[in-house]
Amino acid sequence: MPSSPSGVRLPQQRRSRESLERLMQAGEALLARDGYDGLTVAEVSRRAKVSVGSVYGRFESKDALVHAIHLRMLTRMNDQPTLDDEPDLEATVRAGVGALATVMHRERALLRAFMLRGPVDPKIAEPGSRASRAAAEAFRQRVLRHRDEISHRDPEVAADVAFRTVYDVLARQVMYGPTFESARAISWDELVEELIEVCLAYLGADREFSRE
Amino acid sequence: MPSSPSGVRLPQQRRSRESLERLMQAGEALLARDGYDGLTVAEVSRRAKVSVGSVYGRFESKDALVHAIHLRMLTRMNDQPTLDDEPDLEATVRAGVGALATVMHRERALLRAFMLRGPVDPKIAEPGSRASRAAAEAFRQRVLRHRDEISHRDPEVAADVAFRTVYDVLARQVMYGPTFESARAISWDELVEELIEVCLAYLGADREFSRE
Amino acid sequence: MPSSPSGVRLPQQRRSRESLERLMQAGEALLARDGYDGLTVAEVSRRAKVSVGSVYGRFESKDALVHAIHLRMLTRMNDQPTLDDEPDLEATVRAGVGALATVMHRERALLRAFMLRGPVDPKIAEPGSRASRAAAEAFRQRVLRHRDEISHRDPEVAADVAFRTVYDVLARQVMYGPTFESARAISWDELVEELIEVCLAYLGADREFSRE
Amino acid sequence: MPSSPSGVRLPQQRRSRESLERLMQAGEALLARDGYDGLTVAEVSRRAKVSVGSVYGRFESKDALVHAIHLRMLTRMNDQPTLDDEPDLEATVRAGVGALATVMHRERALLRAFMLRGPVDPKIAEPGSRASRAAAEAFRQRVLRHRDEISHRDPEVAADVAFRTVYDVLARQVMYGPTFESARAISWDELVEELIEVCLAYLGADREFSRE
DNA sequence: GATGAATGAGGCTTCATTCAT
DNA sequence: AATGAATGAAGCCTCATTCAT
Repeated sequence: MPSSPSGVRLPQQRRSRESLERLMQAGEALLARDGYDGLTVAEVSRRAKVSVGSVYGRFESKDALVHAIHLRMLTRMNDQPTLDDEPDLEATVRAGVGALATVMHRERALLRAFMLRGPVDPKIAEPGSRASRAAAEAFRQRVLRHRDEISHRDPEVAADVAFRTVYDVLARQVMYGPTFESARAISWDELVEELIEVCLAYLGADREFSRE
Repeated sequence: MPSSPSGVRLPQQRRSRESLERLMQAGEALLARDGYDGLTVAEVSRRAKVSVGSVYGRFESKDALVHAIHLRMLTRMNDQPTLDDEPDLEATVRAGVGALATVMHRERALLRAFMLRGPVDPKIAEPGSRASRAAAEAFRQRVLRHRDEISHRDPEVAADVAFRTVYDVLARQVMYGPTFESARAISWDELVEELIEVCLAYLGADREFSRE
Repeated sequence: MPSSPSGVRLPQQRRSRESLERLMQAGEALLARDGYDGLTVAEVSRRAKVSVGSVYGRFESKDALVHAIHLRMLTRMNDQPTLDDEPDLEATVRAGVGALATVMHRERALLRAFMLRGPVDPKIAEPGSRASRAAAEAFRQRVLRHRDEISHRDPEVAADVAFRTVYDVLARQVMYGPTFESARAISWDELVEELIEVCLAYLGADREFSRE
Repeated sequence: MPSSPSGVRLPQQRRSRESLERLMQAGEALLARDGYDGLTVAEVSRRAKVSVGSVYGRFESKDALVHAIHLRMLTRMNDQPTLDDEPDLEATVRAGVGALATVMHRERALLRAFMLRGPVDPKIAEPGSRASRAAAEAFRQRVLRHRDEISHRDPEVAADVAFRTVYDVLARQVMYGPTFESARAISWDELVEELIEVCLAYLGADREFSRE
């Protein structure tokens, strides 16, 4: 009866793996549509066509299921080819922001549920934070390879704030949609483009030529 | 029994007004400390020394109470002297960001609860959004008065994105604290300062002199 | 909202007191008939004609209800006139054993449930033990007033063992009935009479005359 | 599938016998430590390294397993050399009480679980009672061989009550430990000695010489 | 036969809302 | 109007037993 510290019991047999998969799918669907409170064990069990008891055969608790879905999402989000080294700051920022945006957009429905749950459940907040910090660190390092293009007084701070800015704006979009804080509609892609602009301007790249 | 569309029944007597005030205070305290799920009608009634029945005499439902508290917070946040016209873009941005930051910081505990609730409850999201949009519009207008200092290709877009950036980063801090997305600690004031920097750089102010 | 450390919320109003009484009665009936496991909150609520929620309005938990019933039973058992001083050892033993037997017999149905629950629930065991120890001490003191009639080498030990013997045999009868350990039927009264005999003989009273 | 009325399916193969043995051991350990409610089929199966399905291959139900363990314990308790005839009443009582005490003390952990279960489950109570009655009868017969030493008005009753007394006091110790009904600590051996004393005094042996 | 995943009835508890006083 | 007791739907979880492999 293998029981990992994460509260998930790993299945041995094919049928098991399939119903485990159905459970996680059903859980994801409910989380994406109705958020944490919308995921009830009874409803997951119904949708996955798996008895309540079986849910508890797989997961120690409702929260263990939620955490498992969370970790799987984080894994998916991390599961992308490492970026090549980029020739200059602009390319670096463009690649970094683009990658982050793509991933967050893809997972936006689930991400939303977890971002709302994080402040209540440390078991959600912690790995989420860790993943984000790792991304922040990676971004910082790549950006600082072009330190000579940065005119900000403190490049370390600038790289950090630049990442936060991008992350926070995208996260906010994910949670509240595009017209919450401002009535002016802005598409996801457009926003991403502007965030790149924001970063570059802030970091201090000399890009007069690209303006008009 | 008079019942406004907002779900609040307006009190006539002094005693009534006082107990309504106590209810809102108690509700605020609970929301600030424990979030939406931590506010139970029983606990509010206990703290406010008002019977459960009377809570329902004042408010149609638990949510009506929460909405009333929300509106009051929004009112408080809006209740600040209109900014004078500022001489240049930097002063404008500085004043705008500063004002927003001050207000959000002051109300951070409550704000957090409502920001987490908004995505679930449209009755929270809508007035919150409206207030934010008003702030966005005000910021835009003030900034665009110095349109000549803006080098961004599309000043309208730039002003909007600048506002979003500031708002979203601050909102995220309020919700998750300073070290969620990046391990590097950054103080609120420092962050505000950098956000001003971000805006100015992005809008395109020619501020080479202030850098080194 | 008064909540005593015992987990009972004391009622203020008449209707409340009545339904609290119905709850305890229903609980007693279930405990007496079906033991601890037979008392379910749903069934108590049904019998007492009180909603499930109301049960929890009175008692913190199912166990708090059980503990309240227990304490009430202990109180009832203790609620008897203090014995007068008796002229000799025989009268003392007779009075003490008789009183204990009467009370245990009266409460036998409930007592049985609690005796079976004690080893599992310290909150039952502790007050039960305390009550029994008090009875033991009282018996000991009364008996030792006639120390000169005791021929046992150590009267303190003898008084203690005498009490245990009476208590344990009666308790066993209460729990298992009269024909568990021996097939020979023996009535409660007969048994009590013999227990008195046992005590007197063991303590060492010189009672040859009463034999044949 | 052969199924005896006792609910046990007798194993044919060696491997089967071994796993059945492991089941009973595991069950005993759980009963001894956690009582009836602490024995879950899942836990027994885990400890015995036998699948849940196989448990049901051997036993009709959880209770059938418990009953089998019970019967085995009773067998073990009975599995002692018949006592020789003793020369006098004192020796007889001493031998009888001693033997009973030894056996009960040896099995005290399991005995406790079954004694708590008996009042709920007749399938436990009945064989337990039968065993006890047999012991009572044996004790009675041996004691009555020394009827001339008994001064009690009715030796049959006296022998019966003496046995009950010993059995009940020891049983109570097994179930609740030495300090439940009286705060005065008394060791098992000391208690046994006193019980012998109690019996002899009650039966009426003329033992003045042994007192002081 | 053996395995262990699957089943689902049944237990406890919470809390927004209603209602008798 | 005010009080707070009463209501009951709904949620989580356990575990004896069954069943597909």
